[in-house]
Amino acid sequence: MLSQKTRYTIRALQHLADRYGEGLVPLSEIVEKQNIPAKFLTVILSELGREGVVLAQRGKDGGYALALSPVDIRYGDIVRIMRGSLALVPCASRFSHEKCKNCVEESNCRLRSLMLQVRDETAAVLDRITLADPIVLEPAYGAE
Amino acid sequence: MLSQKTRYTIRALQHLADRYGEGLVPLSEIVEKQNIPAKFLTVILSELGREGVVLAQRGKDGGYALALSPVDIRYGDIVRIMRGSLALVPCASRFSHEKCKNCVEESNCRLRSLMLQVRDETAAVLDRITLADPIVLEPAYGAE
DNA sequence: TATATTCACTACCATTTTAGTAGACAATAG
DNA sequence: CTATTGTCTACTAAAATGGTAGTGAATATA
Repeated sequence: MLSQKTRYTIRALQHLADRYGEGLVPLSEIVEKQNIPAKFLTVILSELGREGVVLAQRGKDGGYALALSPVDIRYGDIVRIMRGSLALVPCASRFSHEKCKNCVEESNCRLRSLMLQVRDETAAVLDRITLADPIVLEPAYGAE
Repeated sequence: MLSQKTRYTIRALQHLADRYGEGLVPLSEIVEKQNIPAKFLTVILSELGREGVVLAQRGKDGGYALALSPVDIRYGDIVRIMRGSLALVPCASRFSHEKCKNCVEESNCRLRSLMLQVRDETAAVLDRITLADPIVLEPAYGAE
């Protein structure tokens, strides 16, 4: 599962992408429209600032904006920044590989081989789509 | 990420699948070959017993065996049993849908639409492969 | 320059989840 | 009747999660 923090991050960045080119967006607007706890969002946006994904300006009329064009921010990148990896097990990460603890020899681990496939399919989706891409909305669960 | 418990579960079931048709496999064998803490594995296997995935016999020469043919146990099923869902967010589960907390309206949530795509790709991999299928091993990380 | 506004950063905290362990009990074979 | 092997409930330590508090720093404007 993605953590709540990662979910907030993605929704906040989507919001900033929608406002891209329109100047600075204050925290309060994102908080209201995206239903994210204000203090927590400052933590998130500061972190994204340090990562170079958003830029911020303090003071009156300050706020946030994307530091890159939405077309240059892939969903996969966002997840990697927040979670470290797209993979479901540490040993199946292609960018930040780690040994799983208490596992069998890696070259002999079928779980790993399988999870590499899952990772690659996940990457195929998340690295193909950027914050600039329109996303076709699915109907809500339970809708006719 | 999959929890350590889920990883142990999958490796234990793979082990039992390899021994399918060869009678009962004692806990100690799985513990040794799969490098899983013994007590923890009893917890896991008991749970799988209650789920109807393995059957067990106590006493001398007792042990565990798959309750179903390996061909009838998909990796997706295992993950669903242990984790509840294949999805990366609660609202993107197809079998055990739940609302995400502090989210926007579901019919308007682009994160959800995207994560449904990821879930479906994940399911395409994990529900296609069963414990009976051979898995092509990937070379270990760092191998030439 | 004083003040209100807005973001930055560190530290802290409560709760939940995770990864086990302990220990008593039940079944079975010999 | 005793060794062996699984069952089950309860417990625990450590880590991760989801925040909040509070202080400080930059900026616009009156």
